[in-house]
Amino acid sequence: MARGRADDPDHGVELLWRAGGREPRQGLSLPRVVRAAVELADDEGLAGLSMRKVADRLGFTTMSLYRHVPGRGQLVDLMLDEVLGEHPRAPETGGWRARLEAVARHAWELRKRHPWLAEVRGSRHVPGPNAVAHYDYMLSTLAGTALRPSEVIAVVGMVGRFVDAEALVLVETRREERRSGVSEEEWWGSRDSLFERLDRYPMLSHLWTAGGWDQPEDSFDFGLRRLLDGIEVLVRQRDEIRDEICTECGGPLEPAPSGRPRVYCSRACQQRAYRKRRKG
Amino acid sequence: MARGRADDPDHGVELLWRAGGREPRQGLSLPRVVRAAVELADDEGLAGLSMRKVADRLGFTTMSLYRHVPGRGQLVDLMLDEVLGEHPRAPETGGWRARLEAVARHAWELRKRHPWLAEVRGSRHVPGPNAVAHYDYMLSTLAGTALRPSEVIAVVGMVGRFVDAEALVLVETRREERRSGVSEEEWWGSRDSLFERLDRYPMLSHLWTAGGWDQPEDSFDFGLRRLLDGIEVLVRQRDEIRDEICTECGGPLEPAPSGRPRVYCSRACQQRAYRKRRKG
DNA sequence: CTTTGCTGTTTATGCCGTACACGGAGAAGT
DNA sequence: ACTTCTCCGTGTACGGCATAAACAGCAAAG
Repeated sequence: MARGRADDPDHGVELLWRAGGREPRQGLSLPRVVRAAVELADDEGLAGLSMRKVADRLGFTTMSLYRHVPGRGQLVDLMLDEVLGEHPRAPETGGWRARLEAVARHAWELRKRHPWLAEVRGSRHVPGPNAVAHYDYMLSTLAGTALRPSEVIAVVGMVGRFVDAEALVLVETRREERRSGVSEEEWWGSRDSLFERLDRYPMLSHLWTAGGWDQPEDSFDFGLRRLLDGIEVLVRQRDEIRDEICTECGGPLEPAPSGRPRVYCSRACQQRAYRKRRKG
Repeated sequence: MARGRADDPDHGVELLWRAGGREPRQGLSLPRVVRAAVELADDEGLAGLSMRKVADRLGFTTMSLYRHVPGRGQLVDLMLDEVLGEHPRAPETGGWRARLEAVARHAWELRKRHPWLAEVRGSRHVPGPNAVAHYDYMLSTLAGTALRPSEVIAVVGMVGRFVDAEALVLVETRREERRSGVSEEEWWGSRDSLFERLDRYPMLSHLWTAGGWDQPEDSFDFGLRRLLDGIEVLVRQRDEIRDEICTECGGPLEPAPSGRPRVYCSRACQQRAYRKRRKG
């Protein structure tokens, strides 16, 4: 009976997670197909990634690939995990902000090296070992904060989507510049018939004459700073709340109006903590 | 000689900006093609938008469309401007934050109505009147702040990319759910062969047992709040700087160590301002 | 010596965008 | 009235895509 492998995600899990098998001296093999596909996508983008061209690069026929990979979709999953292995491990030192920023910048570098990464779409990509390790590491940057679990997840997701969104506009402008031979600036500069009509828009005209487009902000740096600032607001907020919690019972604690800050919410908790200290 | 209209952006400008022409009683017309294309993309997504299917919807042959639209790319430009006309005008009242939030939420609603909006790629889409009006309005929400022109532009770009990124994951999960008939939750829940391997990842396991995935944050609400918080940090910072600028000459002004805050950087500026006041 | 399983190939189907040549109808020029 | 031109819709064709299905060569296992 037909295995229906192309529609079976569990087969994808197996391909992704099986330890690196033996590579035959000659002929095709899964790692070779994946590496060729990564090279091709690096050159031509995800849209330029076709089974034909991967096969051509390897010197085999198109259909030969299907002996090793269930289909194009799963091939992309495998490529993802392949390049995610390049992610450098950021240092464990520094506060959450420095570490989160470092991991975002690493992700940014990776997407410059493999522009197609940001073009991958879909919500059901089976993660491989490298993807999971990287995700776990991103989550761990926020381990020291008082953020709630769901908030840690949301923050990491948000940072990831930010990097992808920025990378996407970068890769698109680059590709169009390469394809057409005309730089973005030149192209928009040639749209006289468009600019003629923009005088009637007040804020646009104002910012234009004020030189807002002459020296634009670096989109990634600017955005990353705002993003981290926004996250920091939340982290500080949660830290304050943590400080307003009884060290012993975790219950609410009303802050002392002045002087030495309270740590216990009641004499009872204070006593319980004392007994624990003496015992252990 | 060939007109090469498909490659001529200026022809696109003309199509987008020309006032609504007469609609023939029968037969094709540009607005009819665009409307049919929007409907189709609403139903099937941008990937499902093909010239053949648009033509079928209208009861004409595929090639008939090319008499009115240069090609698929320009058709998408026209569709963009068509639906951007639906953008409601947020109220002019309230601070920059309320207005920017309102416009972001409107954009979010629009992307729920037309999910393909977030799927549009490319850096060289000629904007039509509706697109420009909307962009101008977004920029104007920050008019009251002390942000520099380039910062206003960067902030608006960032918010736009945020909304698109969030919309993109939403539309992708929805589409896969519809296509496969399996909900996202079910699908991931069935990946036992994957979850088996995730025990070795400390932060992942910790957040899992802590219930971080049981009640996830609303991705859009959470992200929008962080984003606005981050922008607010910058706005406050700039407002402080504005207060440290001479009202008369705009030059730097060292703040008074105590008492009534200075407004002029020197006696000379104070006197110039006085003379201006007296004159009229 | 046959059977089985793995690997690579060939052929074919059904999508896609769009270039190109054509046909008919109405307007404009003579 | 007759030609010419322009606009609009059609039919055919090309090259690209993913992949289903049948087939061929070879090696190990029975």
